[in-house]
Amino acid sequence: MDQGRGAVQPDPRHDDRDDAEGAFIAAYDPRDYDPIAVTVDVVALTIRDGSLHVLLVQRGRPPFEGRWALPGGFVHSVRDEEDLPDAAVRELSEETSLRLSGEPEGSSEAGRAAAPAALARVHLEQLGTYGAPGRDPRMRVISVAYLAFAPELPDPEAGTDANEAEWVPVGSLGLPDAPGAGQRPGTTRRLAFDHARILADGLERARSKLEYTPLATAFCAPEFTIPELRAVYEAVWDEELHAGNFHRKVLSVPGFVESTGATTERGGRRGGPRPRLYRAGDARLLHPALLRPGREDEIR
Amino acid sequence: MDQGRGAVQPDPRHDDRDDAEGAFIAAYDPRDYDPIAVTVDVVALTIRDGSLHVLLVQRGRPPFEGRWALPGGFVHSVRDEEDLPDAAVRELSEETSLRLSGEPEGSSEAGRAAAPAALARVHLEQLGTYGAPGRDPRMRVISVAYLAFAPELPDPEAGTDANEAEWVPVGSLGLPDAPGAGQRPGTTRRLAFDHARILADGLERARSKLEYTPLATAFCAPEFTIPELRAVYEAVWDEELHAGNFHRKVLSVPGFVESTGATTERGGRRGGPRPRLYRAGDARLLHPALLRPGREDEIR
DNA sequence: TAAATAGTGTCTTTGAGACACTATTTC
DNA sequence: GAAATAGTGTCTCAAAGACACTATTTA
Repeated sequence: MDQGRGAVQPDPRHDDRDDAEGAFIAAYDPRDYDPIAVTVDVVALTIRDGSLHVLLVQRGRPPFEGRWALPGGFVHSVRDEEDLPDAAVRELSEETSLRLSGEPEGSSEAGRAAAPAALARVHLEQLGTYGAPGRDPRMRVISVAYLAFAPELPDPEAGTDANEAEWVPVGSLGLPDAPGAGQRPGTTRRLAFDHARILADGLERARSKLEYTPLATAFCAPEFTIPELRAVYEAVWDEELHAGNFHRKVLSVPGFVESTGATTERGGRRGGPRPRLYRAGDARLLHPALLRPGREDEIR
Repeated sequence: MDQGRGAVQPDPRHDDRDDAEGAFIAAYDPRDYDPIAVTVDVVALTIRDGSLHVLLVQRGRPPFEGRWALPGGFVHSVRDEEDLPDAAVRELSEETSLRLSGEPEGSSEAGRAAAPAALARVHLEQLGTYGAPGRDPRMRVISVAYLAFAPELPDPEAGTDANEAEWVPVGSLGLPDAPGAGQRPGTTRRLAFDHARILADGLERARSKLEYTPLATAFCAPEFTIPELRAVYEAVWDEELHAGNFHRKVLSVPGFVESTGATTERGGRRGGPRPRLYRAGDARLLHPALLRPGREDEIR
């Protein structure tokens, strides 16, 4: 352990430390720690046209100029000290025209954080940190990846450092374990850095989270129908679900959804009765969980 | 996104990048990224005397001198570029006398990694990253936390920067949601930095992992009995489990354990037949899972 | 011999999934 | 009217948990 070495910029906001802080300032040696660039990258997912999309930006600068990448960038620490989830929200709005007002609420700092904004209620949680030497050709960069679930949002506009920003169907990316994997690999848009791995990890996290949390509602409007919720599960899991059993199951899980008493104005575009409207309930975990069907093989 | 700025130390190991790498070197501006110190901290868990213990070190330097903390320290990036899991293993062995030879195997970089060494087979996985401004009074420090599951190990010796290193029962720490919470809070050993939060997150992760992965076997010797495995669950969950039902359940999950055909030499110290010996099976997920009993309340 | 424990049998309840069916809406 | 969909009823099978019971070992 060498967190005990050196002192620079003692932070006046820190109010839970021992005294005798001044003593070790003299012992500070900058070579004792290695400065490393820290970035955040965001896997932002949404449902469009019934399939799962991820927000990608086309890089406007080297390295990987012209290649597509996850939105992200360096964490600010000198000019303004920002928290990691704040940096993720900032990058998400900087890179695109998406405005995500409202501050993230986080119980556990490394855990989930939700941004219940006026316009967009986006769920944000930490995905993992990627720091292998060589993952950035320029220098040692450690990237803290965040995962965002968003309801359907407008088309993004490119940010300052990106040529373009776009919602891209994840099935078109030819990822190893992606829901829509298995199509012509020639069409594959190869992502910059190790972003294909980060995206794959984010997708697996999203699929898993839908099993035991009510986060599928984060992909929906504030009021939604059970069939809309089912479409979210089908898009993320890339599985067709039995409408009747899904309906009964959702209503049987305490706190998953609560009824508004209303129905939609119109039935489905190809017929059918008008479905009822629901809001997200107060459950934080689904009990019992909604398990993905047919995973007996992926277990070994 | 500003990962497109600047270039320093282009890494020759990186073989999957665009050409025209030279062009942007001239555009490098060190002020475009903010150097941040990166540390790793390890929540190392083991079972001793039937209860869950965590490895703590007593800090030998300010800040928080004399306080207990998770083992950890700065990631090396200048003198030798090390990967994050390597840094976690190094800190774990540096801080204590524990020798963890063998290199971590990791499928997903941000995911789990196991160190199947000769002496100690330790499971290592990334827990999360903690980077709030002010969490270290000296400077901006971002800590990547790792979670380790170890079988019973010898008492550690203190490392260079620590006064002491010790396996501490987690129940004695008075954590908000710890298994052994609820005892006199005056005895609480307050941890340095935000390590109480990191430890609490690690404990919750461990409890959850035991539900749907076979990682309880990582706390056991290579050959173990079902009652020993049950003791692991009882220690981590702080719940008494029904011996008969647990036994049948473990054997019914495909790939959880496999029989060695042998039994122990002696029965329990207070009587009973000699239990059979098992090895860890080849399952990576438990299906169906072993769910913690009585969690209906923690769901909202 | 008494007490403790390993391991199995059995019953009940819950839940998942297959299937059928009715009612409602759109084209 | 035809087709599609929302929502419910019902049946079967798997699994969790409660409880009982036997066999084996230690003190």
